[in-house]
Amino acid sequence: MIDLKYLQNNFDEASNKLQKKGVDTETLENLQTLFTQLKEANVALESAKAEQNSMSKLFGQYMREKKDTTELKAKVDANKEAMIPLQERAREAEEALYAVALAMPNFPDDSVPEGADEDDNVELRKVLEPKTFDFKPKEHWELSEINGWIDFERGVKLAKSRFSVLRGEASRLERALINFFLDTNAQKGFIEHSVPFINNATMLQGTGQLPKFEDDLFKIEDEDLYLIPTAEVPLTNMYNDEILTEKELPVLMTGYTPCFRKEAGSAGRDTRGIIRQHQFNKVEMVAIAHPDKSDEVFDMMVQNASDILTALGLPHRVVELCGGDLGFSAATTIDLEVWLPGQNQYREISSISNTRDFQARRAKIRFKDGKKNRLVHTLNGSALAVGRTIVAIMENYQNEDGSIEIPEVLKKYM
RNA sequence: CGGGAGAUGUCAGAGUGGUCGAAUGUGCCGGUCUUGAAAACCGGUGAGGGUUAUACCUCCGGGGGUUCGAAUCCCCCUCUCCCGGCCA
Repeated sequence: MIDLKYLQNNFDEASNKLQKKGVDTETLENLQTLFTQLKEANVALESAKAEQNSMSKLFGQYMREKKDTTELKAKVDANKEAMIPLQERAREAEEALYAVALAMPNFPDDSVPEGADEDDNVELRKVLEPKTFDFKPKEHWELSEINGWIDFERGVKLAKSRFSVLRGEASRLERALINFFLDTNAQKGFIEHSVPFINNATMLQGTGQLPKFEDDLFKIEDEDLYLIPTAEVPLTNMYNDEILTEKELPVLMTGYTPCFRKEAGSAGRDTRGIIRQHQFNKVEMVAIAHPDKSDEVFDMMVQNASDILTALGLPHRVVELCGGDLGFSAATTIDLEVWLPGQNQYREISSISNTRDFQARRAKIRFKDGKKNRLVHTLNGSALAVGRTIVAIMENYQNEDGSIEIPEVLKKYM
């Protein structure tokens, strides 16, 4: 959630920032009004409560002194009656405010480039040259057919469309990649975690998936539980409603989980192959950082993900997202896009974001800064998406006959 | 899933209708003493909102109720522990 006090005191500045994310001034003015209304409603209610409390105290005193309470009782009853509409008003004001505030995206950093969509993203650098093939490289689903790696039909039979089954070497490759990623992250100081794949609504709200993106989630029937769309949710919320000590920071976590997404709204996109599935595996990095040091942590995370791709010999580029392409919770995001020779294009394989204090405010994650509590910064990033790495290895390591080499660093894992 | 017990501050643990945001111990921070440390002694020490700062409001697992007044009484839920069932 954005800082409503900041919005109130620096409205024009805040409005300019959010324009990058496509939020119009009117919506923000509404939010500001709702905030003011809540404060007014609370002031009225609280002073009525204060009066009620002091009269109740007096009541106790009268009882002890055996004084007559009839008159006081009448006053206190009247005040109680008068409080009912004030309570109602405050409750409504709060509800109205949070309905809007929780749906408001994070402020992008000032450094984020202007732009409407992914075409306006800025390429920062390329790492490794794509190798040239002396034959026409195939797409991964063609290679899958030759090698019997991915069973699309039976995945659909078992669940529904956009589910698949990995078989034999492909499944072993997946397992090897997960281990390779976790080990590499651990070497950089990320502590491995094995977390629940189902989280409750409070946690999903903490990281920003709820209430706005409920349609993208698989919900457990009759329970307050959802399949996680990313390990960012359980890992970040490890510290939900907690106060850390300064010396605990930064907390660096990594974990492997499957991720479940309804992919609502992406009908017709990437229907072929395993680029976009309802269930996919991912190894995630999450950092809980001191607000003054989150930029360093961010750079380290980007570098780590890039190094993993380099170690696998996968050409990729580093891209800074423009305002219009930034996710809901992110203040700044860098994507790593891996080269896919079969598709002849770069495709996202990792996305690393600094959400600043946006998630921390929602999830109430703070640390002791001297005497005061201060919101931490939370960061997350893939290192890496497993399914897409398999695709990248298939396409980059293919031979003319359709056979696939295994990258050197993975051999000890297989 | 069935039976029993419980949920209070860092932790342990009092508190069963008002003077309780909460005894006491412990931990932590600061001080005195000491060459230094320990011990002893003194002081401080939960969170959120609000205020220039005070006032003031809220929080004793969560939600609702009774009452002028609830940590304390009533109802529902969640969680934890013990016993049994089932089970990787």
